[in-house]
Amino acid sequence: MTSLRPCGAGRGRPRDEAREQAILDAALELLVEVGYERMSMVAIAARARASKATIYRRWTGKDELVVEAIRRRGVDDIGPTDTGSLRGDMLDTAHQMIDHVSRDDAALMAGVLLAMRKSPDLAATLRSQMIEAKRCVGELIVQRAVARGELCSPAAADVFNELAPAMVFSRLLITGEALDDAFIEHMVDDVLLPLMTAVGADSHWRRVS
Amino acid sequence: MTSLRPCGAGRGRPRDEAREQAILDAALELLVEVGYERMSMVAIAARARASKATIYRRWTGKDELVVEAIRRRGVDDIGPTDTGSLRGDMLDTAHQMIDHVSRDDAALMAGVLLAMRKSPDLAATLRSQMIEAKRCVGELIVQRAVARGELCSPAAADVFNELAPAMVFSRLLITGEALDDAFIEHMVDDVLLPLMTAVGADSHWRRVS
DNA sequence: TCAAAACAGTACGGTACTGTACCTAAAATT
DNA sequence: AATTTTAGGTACAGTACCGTACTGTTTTGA
Repeated sequence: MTSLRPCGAGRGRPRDEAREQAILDAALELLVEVGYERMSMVAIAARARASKATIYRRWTGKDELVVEAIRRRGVDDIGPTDTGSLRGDMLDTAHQMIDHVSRDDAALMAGVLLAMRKSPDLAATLRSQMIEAKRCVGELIVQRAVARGELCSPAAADVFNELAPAMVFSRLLITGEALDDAFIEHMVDDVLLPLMTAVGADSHWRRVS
Repeated sequence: MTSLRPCGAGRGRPRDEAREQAILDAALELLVEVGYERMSMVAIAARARASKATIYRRWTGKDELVVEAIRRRGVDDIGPTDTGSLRGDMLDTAHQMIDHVSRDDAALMAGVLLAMRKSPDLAATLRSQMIEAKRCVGELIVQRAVARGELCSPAAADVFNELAPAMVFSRLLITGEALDDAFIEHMVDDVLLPLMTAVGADSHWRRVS
């Protein structure tokens, strides 16, 4: 998918992999800083100390470049530390989510949300990177809690995976409220824990997942 | 705030209020369709059947025009019908929220989310229009439920006002999942009702509100 | 040694938008 | 009637960007 490699067996000077990475890095930085629309190819080239020709030799345009930049960004691996309790694990995970999300993803999301509405390719890549890749986190936390003997609703992992990102993104993108400790405790104690440790009323969780 | 009115007492031809409204309408339509960045003044003028001069006579630039367009858009008044039960009221309200939100607000949000990060003026206007204006809805629903004798946590209104928009926007903007009946029932039965009818664990709700 | 490809740099035409400046017509006040 | 301001329409310079096409220069394989 790195695209546009000529079929030739490698006659002349080979492509410099470092240039490719520099361009992708520059694209990602600019995407975060100014957003998809305002990001220009000249700016990417300048930041990567590359020429436009070097960019267009690899990708056909901005869309393709951005998709690959996001795709290769690598998943933000959140490794929730085992704190000894479900509540502690969730507080820790929430902290990690927020630390990571505020650094990059918020601006990135805002920058490409509009582009997502036009380019399904970009939307799919971004969603897979940011959402699905994080689904394992909820499962891990719940698994530990069950092993510990803490009471957990069978849909507890789904509760976490659906509500935690929703609440964080809502604050971050929409209301603009602070993502401080008070919010994290509020989220964990008033929303997540009550739902995850409840026994009944989880009829739809499996269906909707 | 309609701006730029000349101080003169009304000597020559008066401004046509209808032109102003046409321009604001056109701006809002285009904002929804193509987003803030891609929306051009020429396009606004063309759609409003106005000349650019007529626009620049009233507003200094795109920013000011968009802020006023959103400000004057009027609040989307959701009037939750009294269905006889808290659950029914919430299902109905959620339906109304989604009907209204998918028509305009999602694209509008996506269109201006990035601009919000640059223009605090725009951000404040938009937030006040879309979020704070809807806060009375939760209060009304809970008020009715209490009057009916249905058990409600003291923070029930806050639960509704925080979680319902967060879950809807998350689906709409981030995950892109369907906002169908299954989702609404899931939200009401698995999240909102359990939290709103619970008795304890609402320590933070008042603080954070 | 020589051809081939990649490289940074740059120039180019084409396109699109911005904000201003005009034009003529229309609508109001004095 | 004369004046003033709005109105739609259009032309204009200035700017920015895109994607291509050219410079030499460098790095490889044949």
